[in-house]
Amino acid sequence: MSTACFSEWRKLPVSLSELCINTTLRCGQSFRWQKLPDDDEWRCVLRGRIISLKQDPTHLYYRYYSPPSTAPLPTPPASTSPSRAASKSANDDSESQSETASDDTLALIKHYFNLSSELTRLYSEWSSLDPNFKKKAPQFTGIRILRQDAWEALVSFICSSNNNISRISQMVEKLCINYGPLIGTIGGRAYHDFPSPQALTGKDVESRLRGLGFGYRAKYIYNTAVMVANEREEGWLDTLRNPESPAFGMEPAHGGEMRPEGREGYRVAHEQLLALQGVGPKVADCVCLMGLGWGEAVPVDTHVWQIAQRDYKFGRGAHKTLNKATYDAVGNHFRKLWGKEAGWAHSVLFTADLKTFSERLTTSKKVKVDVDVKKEEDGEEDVEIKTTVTTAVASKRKIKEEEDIDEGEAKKGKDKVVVQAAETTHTRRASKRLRKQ
DNA sequence: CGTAGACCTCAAAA
DNA sequence: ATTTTGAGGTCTA
Repeated sequence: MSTACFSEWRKLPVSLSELCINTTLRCGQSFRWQKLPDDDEWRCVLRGRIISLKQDPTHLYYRYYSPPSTAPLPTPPASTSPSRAASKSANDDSESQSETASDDTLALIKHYFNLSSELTRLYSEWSSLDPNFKKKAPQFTGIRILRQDAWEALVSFICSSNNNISRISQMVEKLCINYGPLIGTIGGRAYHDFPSPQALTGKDVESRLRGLGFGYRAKYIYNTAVMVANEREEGWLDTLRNPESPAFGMEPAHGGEMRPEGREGYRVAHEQLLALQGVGPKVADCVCLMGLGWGEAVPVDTHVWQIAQRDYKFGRGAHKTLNKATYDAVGNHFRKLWGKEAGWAHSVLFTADLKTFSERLTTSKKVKVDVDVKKEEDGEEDVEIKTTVTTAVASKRKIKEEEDIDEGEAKKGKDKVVVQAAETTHTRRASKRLRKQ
């Protein structure tokens, strides 16, 4: 019954190397997407609208949910930037309204996934500039930086400090349920949008968040909400955006000249964010990259610091420890190496280092994988990894939400074998990093 | 100015 | 089964 309110699935031609939602939505950028247990459907509330996504090797499929009671076109409930709430003229034709919502949903998805930039071309540029990237990237294609709401990104990454992705997701969920507007209920599950800054300025917010398990971050969130809602102009966060990557519905403009430290607008945004409670350099860079569209922002967390030491010769001499100077040096190094979208490239290597995904790098020598070397037209040797579906699901073992449905790597040249959704049992202890290279 | 400790919680390791 | 560790940092002394 609940599906009666969903639109039909629409499709958009996208290859897995241009976008892999199974990786992009799980690599710690956004903490709100939910994968439905049954099929490979992902669901989230975006700008007041419940969106569902799924993907096959050639297309991204999307549909949106219209709450039965209210008007078909959901009114964006002022999640963050209530200013331009898309003042649609009141029309009575419901069919044209759903058409409008459908077009709008497509525009929303293109905006959210930054689909205007060619990821494949960026990957080959980064590969030509950096042997280490070239080595790691083939197993992690289709990883994009999302264009998230800036306020949501800010709060999410305040939650991320000294924390793990699983709990960050739980905390963000609690924020939405307790303080965000209810958008709809599907199959008994309530879908809320992310709360506005003013929704988190209540006197009891800190204590209540503590009660919900936020720990010391409760105060940061409350203080930051007060600062943004009461001590900044309306729409202040969006004024810090990269003009090339504007908020939904706005026209792009020039973003400034690139330098090793990043463009001027990025430096300004970073500095401004540091004034907020619970926002240090790393969180500020996360917000700049994923919430404000500054592609050169490189958040240096423990993972990236380890990568910098292991693969880029940091950790000695002047940059022995990760202090402020080293933090900047690491970012500058990657900006000089990868260029204006260094943060995008960083995200690929970061994901490769996540425990959830790192199996892909070592699994080739472990089990259940056919590796065959073939010549590509450009004369380079390329290792193709086919993950076979040796799932052995037989027993009663219930794989609880830890299953790892991998996309088959997009094949070119040869016929489109494309192992779709290869299932592996994913013995959790899978594989440690064996070699220090 | 740059550097140790404390800070909440929880699930995975030991 | 119970304790310890560590997880995408930041603030403060």
